[in-house]
Amino acid sequence: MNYDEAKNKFISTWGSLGSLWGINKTMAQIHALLLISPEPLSMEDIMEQLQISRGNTSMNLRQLMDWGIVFKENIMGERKEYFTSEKDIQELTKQIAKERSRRELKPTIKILKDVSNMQQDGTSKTTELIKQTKALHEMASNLDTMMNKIATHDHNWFTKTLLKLIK
Amino acid sequence: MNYDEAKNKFISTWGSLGSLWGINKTMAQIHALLLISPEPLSMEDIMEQLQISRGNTSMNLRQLMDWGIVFKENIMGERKEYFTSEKDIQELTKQIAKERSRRELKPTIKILKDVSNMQQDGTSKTTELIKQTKALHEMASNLDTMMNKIATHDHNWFTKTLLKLIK
DNA sequence: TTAAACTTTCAAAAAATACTGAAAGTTTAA
DNA sequence: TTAAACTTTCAGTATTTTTTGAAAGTTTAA
Repeated sequence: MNYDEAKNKFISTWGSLGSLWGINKTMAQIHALLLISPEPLSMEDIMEQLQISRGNTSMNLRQLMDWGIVFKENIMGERKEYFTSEKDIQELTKQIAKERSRRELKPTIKILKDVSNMQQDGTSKTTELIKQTKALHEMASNLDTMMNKIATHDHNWFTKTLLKLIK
Repeated sequence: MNYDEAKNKFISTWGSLGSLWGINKTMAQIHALLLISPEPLSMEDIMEQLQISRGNTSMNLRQLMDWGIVFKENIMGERKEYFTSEKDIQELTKQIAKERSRRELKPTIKILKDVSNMQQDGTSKTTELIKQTKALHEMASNLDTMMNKIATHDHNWFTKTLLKLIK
C-alpha cells in the first residue's frame, strides 16, 4: 500500500465511522486529514484535498474547534489561518469523553432522574416505568463518572486502567 | 409529572439519543416503548402508540432483533406476534457492547492495522500517518478488549468494575 | 384446499441533513 | 482611509435517510 492509498483509506474509514457516531462525514474527514498531516493546513488545502466547498469547510472546522480537538494556528508572516488537530491520541480521547459527557450523558441523566422521580400511582405500567428509568439512570451515572475520570486524570490513566482491568 | 407525560418524555429522549448514536429515531423509540411496557406488544400496539406505519414498524423491529435486544414472544391462543425487549439493563449493556464491537470496532481496528503496516518510505508524511494510525490502533484495541470483557463476563462485572475504578 | 389474519418487502414520497457559492463581513497592510 | 486577502453566513439546492402504504408473501384454522 502506498502513501496515497493508505491516506485515502484512513480518511474514508474515519469519515464513515464518524457518521456512525453522530458526527458528520465531512467533519470526521477533516479531522482525519489534520490528524495525519505533519504541517498545519489552510482552508484552501483542506478544500482542495477533500474536494469540498469553502462554506462547508468553514462550518465543519468551527464545529471541530467547538469540540476542542482542532485549533487555529498562526504561521508567522502568513495572513491565512492554519489548522491543526490534537495529535496526542490520549488527549483526544480525554477531550471526546469530556464533550460527550457534557453534551449527551449529562442531559440524559437529568431526564432519567426526573422521569424516575414521577409520582408512583401503584399501576403496573407506572411501576415498570420507574423501575426501568431508575436502572438506566444508575447505568448512565456510572458511565458518566467513568468518562469524567478519563477526562480529568492524567494522560495515561485511562490506558493504564484499561490494561489493569483487562488482565 | 403523570404517567403519560413521563412516558412521552422518556420515549422522545431515548429517540433523540438513539439518532445521536447512529441508531434511527424510530428504532430507538420502539425500543424505549418495549423497555417500559410490562406486557409484550403487538405490531398494532406499536404502530398506534408511536403513530408510525406498518412497514416502518416491521423493519425497525427486525433491526432491533438483529441487535439481539428485542424478541418475539408468542402468546398462547393468539395468532399475532408479540414483542418484548431485554428488560435487564446490565444484559442490555452487554449486548450493545458486543454488537458495537462486532459492527464498528473490529472492522476499524483491522483497517488501522493495515494502514499502519504500510511501507515506510522515510518521508515525514508517511512517518506521521504510520505513527498516528498505530496510536489509534492501540487505543481502539484497548477499548475493544474492554467492550468484550463487558460482553462476556457475568452480569455484574461491568458495574462492579466501574465502581472500583471510580473510587 | 382456501380464505382470513397476519407480516414482509419495496418503489415512491416525504423529511431531514449536508453542501454550495456568492454576498456580506472582517482583518491587515500600506 | 482603502482595497486586498481572507473568513463567515445563509438561502437555495442536492443528497441521503426515513417513512409510507399497497402488493406480495406467509401461516393457520377450518
